[in-house]
Amino acid sequence: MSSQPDPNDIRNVTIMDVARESGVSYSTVSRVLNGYEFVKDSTRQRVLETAERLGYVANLQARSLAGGRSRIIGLLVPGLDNAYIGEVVRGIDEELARANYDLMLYTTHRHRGKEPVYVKTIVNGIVDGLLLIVPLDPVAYLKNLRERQFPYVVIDHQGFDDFSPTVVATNWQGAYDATSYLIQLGHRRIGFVAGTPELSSATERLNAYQAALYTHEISFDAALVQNGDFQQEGGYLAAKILLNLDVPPTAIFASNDSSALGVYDAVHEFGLRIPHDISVVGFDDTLQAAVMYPPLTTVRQPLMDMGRTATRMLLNLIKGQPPPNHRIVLPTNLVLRGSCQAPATTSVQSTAQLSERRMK
Amino acid sequence: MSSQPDPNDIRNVTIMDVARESGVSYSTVSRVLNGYEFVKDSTRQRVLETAERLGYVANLQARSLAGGRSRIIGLLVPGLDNAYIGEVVRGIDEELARANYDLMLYTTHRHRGKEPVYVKTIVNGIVDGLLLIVPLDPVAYLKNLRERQFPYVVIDHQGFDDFSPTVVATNWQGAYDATSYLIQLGHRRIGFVAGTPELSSATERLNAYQAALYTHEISFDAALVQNGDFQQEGGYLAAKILLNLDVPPTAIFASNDSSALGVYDAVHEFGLRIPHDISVVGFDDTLQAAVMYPPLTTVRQPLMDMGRTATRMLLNLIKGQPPPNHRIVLPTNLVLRGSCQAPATTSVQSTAQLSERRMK
DNA sequence: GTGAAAGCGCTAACAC
DNA sequence: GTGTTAGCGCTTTCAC
Repeated sequence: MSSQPDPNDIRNVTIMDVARESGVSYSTVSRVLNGYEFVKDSTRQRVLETAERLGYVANLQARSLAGGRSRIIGLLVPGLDNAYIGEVVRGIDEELARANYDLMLYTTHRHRGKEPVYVKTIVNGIVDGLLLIVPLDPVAYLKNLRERQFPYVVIDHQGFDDFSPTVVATNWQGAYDATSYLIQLGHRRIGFVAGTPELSSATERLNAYQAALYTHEISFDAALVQNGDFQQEGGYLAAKILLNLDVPPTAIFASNDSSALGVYDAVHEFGLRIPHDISVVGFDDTLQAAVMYPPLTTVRQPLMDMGRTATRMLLNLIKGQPPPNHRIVLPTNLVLRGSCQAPATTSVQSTAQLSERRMK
Repeated sequence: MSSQPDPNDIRNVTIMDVARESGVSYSTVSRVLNGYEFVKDSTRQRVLETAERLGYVANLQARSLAGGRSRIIGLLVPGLDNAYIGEVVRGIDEELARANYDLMLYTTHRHRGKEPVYVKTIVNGIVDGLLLIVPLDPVAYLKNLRERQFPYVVIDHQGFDDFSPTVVATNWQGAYDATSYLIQLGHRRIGFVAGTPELSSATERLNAYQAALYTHEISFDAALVQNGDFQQEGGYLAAKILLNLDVPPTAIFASNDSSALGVYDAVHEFGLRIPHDISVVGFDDTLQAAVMYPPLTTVRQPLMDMGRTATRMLLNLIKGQPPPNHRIVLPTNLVLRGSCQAPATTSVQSTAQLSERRMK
C-alpha cells in the first residue's frame, strides 16, 4: 500500500510501482527495461535501481500479450522415455539458461495426430520460438509456421522440405564408420537392425551400411536387414530373426542404442556371448551404452551439442538473424568399447584370453 | 478480413471472431468456453460449433492476464542428468496431458541460490501451480508460496516444514527391506553408500539400514558407512574405501542406482565379480538398473506414480480442493535381480580370490 | 528524452 | 440468459 518496498514479498510489483517510485511515467520504465537507447542515463540508472530495490519481476504474459518477447521457447518431443531425448533436452536447457530463456515442454506421446494441434496451440501461445525433436509428420504445419514467419528449428530430422532450419548429425558417415569397423575386424555377415523408416536418420544409416558393404566388396544379403523401431523391443525381435537364420551373422549393427539393448536380450536368450560369439554395435552413445555389459561399442552422436546448436540457431532466428546455413551437420564418432571383436572363425585367440579383455 | 474462415490458417482467431460469427457478444463466448452453466443450450451449441469451425485456440497469456487459468503448471527440477528425475517427469507429463494441462520446465542446474529466484519468477508468471522435485533449500520460499496461497506440491523431500503438500516413497521401509534381504542371504558385513545428507530420503535410508542391523543383532560398524552423493562418482569413491577395509564387506547397499553404478565400477576395478565375490543392492529402480550387468537388485520407487500422484494433488489444489492428507506416502518394493547371492564365506571360495581383493 | 493513450485477448463483475 | 464494461501489465505508436 505505502511506498515501503519489501524485497522478500513475492507479490506483484508492476511497472507502475517502479514508475511511481522513480518518478517517471511507466512507458519510460518500459523503455529502460527493454533496453531502448534514447533514455537519459540518469533516468535509466534511477529506474534500474528502483526496479531492483522493489524486486520487480516482469510479468511475461502481459509482456507477451502486448506484443513483446516472452523469453519462453517451446519444445516439442515425441516422449520422455528415451535417454536420447533426454540428452538433447539437456543441451537445450543449458543453452537456454545461459540466454535467460525459459522452457515450455510439450510431449506428443508419439501420437502423430497430436502434433499439428500442439503446434497450433504453441504458436498461438506464449512462446517466442519452437524447437522440434524428431517430429513425426511435420510437413503440413511447418509450412504454416514458415508462412507465419514463426521461428523454429528442427532437430534430427531432415529431408521433408528445403527451407526448415535443421540440426542433424552425420548419420551416414557414422553408420559407414561402424560398418567398416566391423568389416575390418573380419566380419563378413553383418546383421542390421533398421530404425523407423520415416525418419531420415534411419534410412541414412541403412544406406551407409549398404555402402560400406559395397565398398568392401561384400555382397548384400537382404535377409540380414531386419526392421526395428528404434526401441528395445523392436531390436529384440529383429535380432531373434537374425540369429535364427541358417547362416546367422557374426555381428549385428543396431540402428540405435535402445535397439542394441534388445539385441543383447536376444543374444543372451540364445545362450551366446558378446563379443565372443557375436559382436554388436549401436548408435547414439546414450548414457546406457557405457553401462551395458559388455559396454557397447557405438556411434556417438553429439546429442547435447545438437540441442545447444539448435537452441542458438533458434535464439538468433528470434532476434531476426537467420543462420548462414539452414542445415547444420554435426560430426559423429565411433566409440570403441567391449562389444566387438574379430569373428570367432578368423580368431586364434583362446576363450580365456578373450574374456579377459572384458574387464578392461 | 472477411468472414471466410480458413481452418488451416494458424493466424489468431480470437474470441471476438467467434462472437461475430455466431452472433453473440464475446462475453457469452467466454462463458461457453469456460463451461459457465447458465447459457442457453442452443447458444452454447452455436458458439462451440463456430469456434471449432474457425479453428479457435485460446490465447493463454490473455486468459491468464485477465485472471483466469492458464492451464500451465511449472516444474522445478535440480537437473535433467538423471534417470530418476526423468521417470518422475514422465509421470507428471502423463497426468498433465490427461488433464489437458501444459508443462513449463525449470532447471536449477543444482544451483542452490537460483531456486528462490526461479520460484519468484514462476509465481509471478503464467503458471497455475508449481511442482518441485527434491528442492534443495525450500524453507524460505515455500513459506512465501503458502502465504500467497499459491498451489504447489513437493516430490520426494520432506521434513522441512509441517504444511507443504508432499509425495514421498517409503524410504525407510525400502532400505530396511533391502538390508534385511542381504542379512537373510547370510551377509554380516554390509557396506552402505550414503546419499546427500540434506535430503530426507538419504537420512531415512541410512537410519533404516542401521535399524535392520540392530533388529538382526548385527553390531554397527561406522567404517562400513561411507558418504556418497547420489551420483556415480560418489558411489565409486565410497566403494573403493569400503573395498580397501581390512575386513571388507561382502555386500554393499548403495543409496540409489546411480551410486550402485559407481560401486560396480569400483568392484570391477578390484577385479571382483558381482554377485560372486560381492553383492550389491541399489535404490530407485531406474531404467538402467535392469540393463546393468549383472542386473541390479534394487528397491523400486514408484517414480512415475509419484509424479502422477503429485500432479493430481496439485490439480486438485488448483481447483480449490485440498488433499485429505498433506503427505502422501507411496510404497517401495524390493526387486530381486542378479546382483546378490549368499556371501562366499558360506559357500566354497578359493583363497586366491580373497587375497586378490586387497589390491589397489 | 519522455508522457499519454491505445490496445493485445481475455475474465468477471455488473447491468438489463 | 446475455450484453456492457472495466481492467490484468505491458509494448508501442504518437505527440510534445
